[in-house]
Amino acid sequence: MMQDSFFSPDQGQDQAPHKQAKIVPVLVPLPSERPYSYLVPDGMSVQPGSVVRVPLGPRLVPGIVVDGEVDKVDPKKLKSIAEVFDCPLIHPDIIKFMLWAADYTLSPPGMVARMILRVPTAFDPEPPIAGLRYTGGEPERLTSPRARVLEHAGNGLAWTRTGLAHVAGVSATVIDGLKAQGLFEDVFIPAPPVVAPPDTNFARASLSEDQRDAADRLVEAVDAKRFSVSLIDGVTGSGKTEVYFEAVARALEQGRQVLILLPEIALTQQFLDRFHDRFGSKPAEWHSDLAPRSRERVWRQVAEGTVKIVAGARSALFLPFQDLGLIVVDEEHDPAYKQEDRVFYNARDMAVVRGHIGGFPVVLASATPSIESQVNADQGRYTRIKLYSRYADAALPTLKTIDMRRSPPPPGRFLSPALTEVMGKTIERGEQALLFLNRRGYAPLTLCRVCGHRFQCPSCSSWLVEHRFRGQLMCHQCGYHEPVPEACPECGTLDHLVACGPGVERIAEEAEALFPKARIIVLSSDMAGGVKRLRLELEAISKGEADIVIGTQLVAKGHNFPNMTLVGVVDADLGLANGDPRAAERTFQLLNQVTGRAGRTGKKSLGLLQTYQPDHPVMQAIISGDADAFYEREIEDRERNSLPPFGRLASLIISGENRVEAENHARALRRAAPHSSELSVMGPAEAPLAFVRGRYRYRLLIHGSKRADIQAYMRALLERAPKIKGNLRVQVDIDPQSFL
DNA sequence: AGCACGCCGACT
DNA sequence: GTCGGCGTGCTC
Repeated sequence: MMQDSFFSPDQGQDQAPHKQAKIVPVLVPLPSERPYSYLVPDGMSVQPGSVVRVPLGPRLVPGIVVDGEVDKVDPKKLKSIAEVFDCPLIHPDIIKFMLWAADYTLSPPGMVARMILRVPTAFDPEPPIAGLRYTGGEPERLTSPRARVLEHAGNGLAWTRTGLAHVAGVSATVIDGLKAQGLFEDVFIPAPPVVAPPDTNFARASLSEDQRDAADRLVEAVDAKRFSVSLIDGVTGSGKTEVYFEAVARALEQGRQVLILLPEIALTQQFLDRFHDRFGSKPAEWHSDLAPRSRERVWRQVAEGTVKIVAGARSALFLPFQDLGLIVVDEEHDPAYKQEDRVFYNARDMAVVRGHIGGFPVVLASATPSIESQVNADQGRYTRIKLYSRYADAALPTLKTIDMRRSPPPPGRFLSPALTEVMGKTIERGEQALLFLNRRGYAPLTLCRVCGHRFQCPSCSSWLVEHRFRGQLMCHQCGYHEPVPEACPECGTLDHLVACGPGVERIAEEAEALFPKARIIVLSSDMAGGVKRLRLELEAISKGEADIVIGTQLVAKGHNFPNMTLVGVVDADLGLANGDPRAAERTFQLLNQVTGRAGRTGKKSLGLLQTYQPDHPVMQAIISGDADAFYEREIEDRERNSLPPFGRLASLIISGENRVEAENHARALRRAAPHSSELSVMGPAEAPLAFVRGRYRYRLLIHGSKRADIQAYMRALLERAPKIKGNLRVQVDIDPQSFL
């Protein structure tokens, strides 16, 4: 009984003239494998889940009190907890989840705790606002400003001084005068909720039969109040959102909290509007772009249980819910659910685990499910719910390939006449066309016509991409850039540099030449003005303020353009050629999503794919609308090659300050790798080099069949090569279901 | 992950 | 002579 770490102040019946000092384990935001031990001062009461402030080195940091044994630490080192925050306890399920996630991702638990605690000042209650309330009585002289004040405040509700002055159209001194006469009293207005509570009956959706069945099954899952995973698989526009909203409504009716996960870019005004249309209020938002103030309030109110519904990016998974009853993962196949820094995790898989720990249902939704989820559904671990028809007036666009060998663009151009002809007609009708090309900049390769010199990045050897708008040659791997030179650095010839291949800027140039009167918008992630500007541009397009939109993959997600009746994919083959085992799957998902941007209004719409391989299974699956054969093939392929979810378990991400250092680390890692017939580590030469957050890194693959093997292997590796420890991360790349 | 301590180059 | 670069090492 004593060894368990539930500590509270002595309740009198405690014996002890010299009672033992209480020590508790506290997880602090630090990459340590174990919690640190802290003294609990007299009179302080903490228990597992308490959020505390503790001294750590020279600073004070937040921490979470956890369960379990404390380490034996040199008593001289022990410090006392500085403060217990006036904050609800972190739910035991979340602590369990945190420890599970740390173990699964092979990250220090403190780093997972850090993700939960990454809200600097939300741990104390939001201070109430000073306000005034009318207490009755008449002013000495009822002037017209005074009358106007009483008109507003007469009902006895609390007002802020400035707020009341503003609505009454008087200066604040008028209110001071009335207060001096004793007509107002000071009150404290509690901090307002960050969002209004949802009304599950606000606008019950009218669903098709198909949708009704699907919704009923999800509602059943919610009613069962136990863990389950449902995979809703339905074509773009089949109304998946309306269907899972019914499950959301039921969980809310049960009084429980709900989390809807979305890929960051899909968290648009449009999603929030749809939610509002159904529930009469907005969900609380959670994403990296959130203002710090709102962030704190959302965190706090989620912890208090007052916020019932959160729509958030992957990090919302680590919010301190009190009574979570449902998670929906929309666009579950989206690679943006993978976090690839600090703690490496896939939010979709973690959501499944969170549901398992919390004993509640998880809903995965996608028009193009991941192979992993398909296999889980095939094998009966997930329930598959299929939506076949497109909803209401939304018709699927007609999809066709343009065979670039038979209908080639003019020399030096990239748009086939077969595409530009339709573009012209579309614009003439006053409708919008979208050109999709997943390549930023003007041209992916620049070379000298005279000597053949190719511009290459000095630090990572990938081609430099010309950005004509900025006048720079840029490396998309590492961020290196230089001005576009006038002369070839190799042979010195002037004005003979030639751009090879298209990027969105070059396509925009071509479209401008073809349609000089059209209003053209280029959208790519490197656009000046950042996410805010991007959101504004997307809104503008929805309102019809552009004729032609040219964009990289960020146009594929989340946003619906009601007047978009043509989608042209400039290079549908792009992405099929690289060595990524998921290339076909990704291309299929991306093309599906981008062509789905057309035809949301019932107008006749068209998707055209420029390709040199019209017979490729991906193209066939897209234009026939029949994905089953494609999935079957991909699943067989995965199984044959022992790829996830059948085989390969993990990638090691090894990094360094520069390319040479990253390479050295990778080699050291390989040397240290224990011999094992079950497992092998790829060498740096076979691995792609990437530049992320200021560091170069290789992704090395470990092949194997059992997770326990991987873990033992990793531990052995780290013991043998302690020097590389800080540069090594593991991405576990398999569905968690088999480990639950 | 922070942050301090600590030891070598260009400046008020 | 100091300010400041970031290398190393520690935090209950």
